[in-house]
Amino acid sequence: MSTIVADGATPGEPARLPTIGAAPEPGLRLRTIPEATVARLTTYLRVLDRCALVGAELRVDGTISSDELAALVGINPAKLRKDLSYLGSHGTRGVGYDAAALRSTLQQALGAHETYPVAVVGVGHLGSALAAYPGFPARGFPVRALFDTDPLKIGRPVAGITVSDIREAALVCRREDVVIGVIATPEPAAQRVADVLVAAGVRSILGFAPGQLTVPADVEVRRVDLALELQLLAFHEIRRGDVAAARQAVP
Amino acid sequence: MSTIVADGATPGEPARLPTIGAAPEPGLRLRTIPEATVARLTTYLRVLDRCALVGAELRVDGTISSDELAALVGINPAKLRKDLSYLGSHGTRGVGYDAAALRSTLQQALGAHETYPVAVVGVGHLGSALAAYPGFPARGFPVRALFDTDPLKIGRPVAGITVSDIREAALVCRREDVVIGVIATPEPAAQRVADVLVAAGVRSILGFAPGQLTVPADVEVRRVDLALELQLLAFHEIRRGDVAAARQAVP
DNA sequence: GTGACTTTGTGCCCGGGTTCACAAATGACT
DNA sequence: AGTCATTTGTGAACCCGGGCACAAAGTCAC
Ligand SMILES: NC(=O)c1ccc[n+]([C@@H]2O[C@H](COP(=O)([O-])OP(=O)(O)OC[C@H]3O[C@@H](n4cnc5c(N)ncnc54)[C@H](O)[C@@H]3O)[C@@H](O)[C@H]2O)c1
Ligand SMILES: NC(=O)c1ccc[n+]([C@@H]2O[C@H](COP(=O)([O-])OP(=O)(O)OC[C@H]3O[C@@H](n4cnc5c(N)ncnc54)[C@H](O)[C@@H]3O)[C@@H](O)[C@H]2O)c1
Repeated sequence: MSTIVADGATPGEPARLPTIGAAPEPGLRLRTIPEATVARLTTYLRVLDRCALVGAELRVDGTISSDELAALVGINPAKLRKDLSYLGSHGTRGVGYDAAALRSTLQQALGAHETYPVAVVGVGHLGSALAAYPGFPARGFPVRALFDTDPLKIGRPVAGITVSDIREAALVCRREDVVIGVIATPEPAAQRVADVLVAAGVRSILGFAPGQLTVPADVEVRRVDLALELQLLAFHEIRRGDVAAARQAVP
Repeated sequence: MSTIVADGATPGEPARLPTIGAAPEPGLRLRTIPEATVARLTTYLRVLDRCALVGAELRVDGTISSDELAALVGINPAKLRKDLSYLGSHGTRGVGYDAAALRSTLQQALGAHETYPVAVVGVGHLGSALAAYPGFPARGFPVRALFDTDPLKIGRPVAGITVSDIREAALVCRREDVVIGVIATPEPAAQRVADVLVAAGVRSILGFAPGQLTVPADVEVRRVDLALELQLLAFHEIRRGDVAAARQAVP
């Protein structure tokens, strides 16, 4: 089985959602939407959701122009139109987009009408916070299973969900239709947990532990490295200092 | 005052660490390191740290080749060399890099020898987890201040730090030399908190609340949007399903 | 010292993402 | 009906990061 290593890249990954398998298979042509575009599409949908909820911010006839929507999400209007064009033409020239129709299109394209059951492994500080976060189920990601190895935690309820033994992962994941696995264990356990999740049929993993994860090629891994985020901010801080020093040195 | 909007981009941001100010200022030439490179540099440093700690995995003469280091971090050797070349030439052709010297160079370049005091605003589920995370101080990011508006939390210790009233942010941040602010409040409060942090002199912000933040141009904002990460995984799941369906439909 | 081997540093190309700018389409107004 | 203002959709140029491949440079063996 060929394996890939989850690249530790948080920003600037080239990934363009290639056909999952190896060869591009000449016969079937799935439209390939850049990952950056997918990310923005979700923000468009969120803004439209909020508009629909509040009722404000869109015209009486229920349309919204690319300029208006772009301003709301803080983005270039041309980029927005190009993003939307990946889904086909759904706007009316001279008018704009029908907000309700656009919302529906985005929901369809992003699969926002479905739910994706999530399992969180490692019910520590971070795992508990994730389990209790209401924003996940609100967006279609209900946490349906919690796993740990700590006997003191197994069997106890956290955020309304009983913590299961990690050894029952395969059983519980299949029973709860878990589609996405979140790894919130200490780093040394992360690889083992990933293996367990993969064996349980989970093919999408979100990892919080630093370090690499090696998984089969058909498993998608995303990593969130908070210490790295701070490091990048710190680097900016240094640069800023350098700039200030240089400014002062060369008047 | 010119303001910028923190782009909601998690992946694929073009950001190339431009000179912070407006004009590139012809006189002073700061070497511009791509953000993606900075991110990888930190992982190189981590791996070197671990090697130095364990003592293993590097040769007896204390050198390591780009191929070896690249394999350890799971990355293309050429990319690694190019990354390192941004810091100047520090390797010896025919031999490799002196591990200790490289580590020192990376520490210097990334400012890893300094500490960057952090303040966390919003001591809820997520904020408490962040405050208790030992990985932050271990990497030079001690959490020195916690802020909240909840009277039940103010004055109480969390992870050894007494929670302060957000109204004392300016005072406490200056006293504790806070350089980085982390926003872990509900979304509606995020913008106000950002304003408070900026007023307190914080110019680097890590935000967990969805939605945009508007800040002055000299303030650096990074956003972590966990729901977006799940959404991107879900999109892959859809694509996978589509591929499978298409495969089945076109035999 | 010389030759063979190893490894770095980097020029070059490629593919993807962002942006501009404009033609096409549509509705409103006369 | 015709004209004009408005807005979409997209071709094309530009920029940036990734990866290949090779010359330069240095080491080691003899
Ligand atoms: N807490 C944070 O704010 C934070 C920030 C950045 C990164 N992280 C990363 O997130 C991960 C979790 O952090 P945390 O602070 O929640 O840690 P934690 O120590 O509070 O919790 C870890 C949990 O994982 C469980 N666990 C250990 N091995 C396991 C295994 N093999 N299978 C299942 N469960 C197992 C432990 O019993 C514990 O409940 C770590 O890798 C950490 O580096 C956390
Ligand atoms: N918990 C998670 O796993 C998770 C996941 C993704 C995103 N987030 C985001 O992180 C943020 C925090 O999430 P949480 O689960 O910790 O929320 P929470 O409700 O548990 O905690 C929020 C805390 O912020 C405090 N607060 C409210 N207004 C404030 C203000 N103006 N100034 C200072 N403090 C204030 C509250 O008193 C509370 O203690 C939210 O924006 C949420 O969307 C959280």
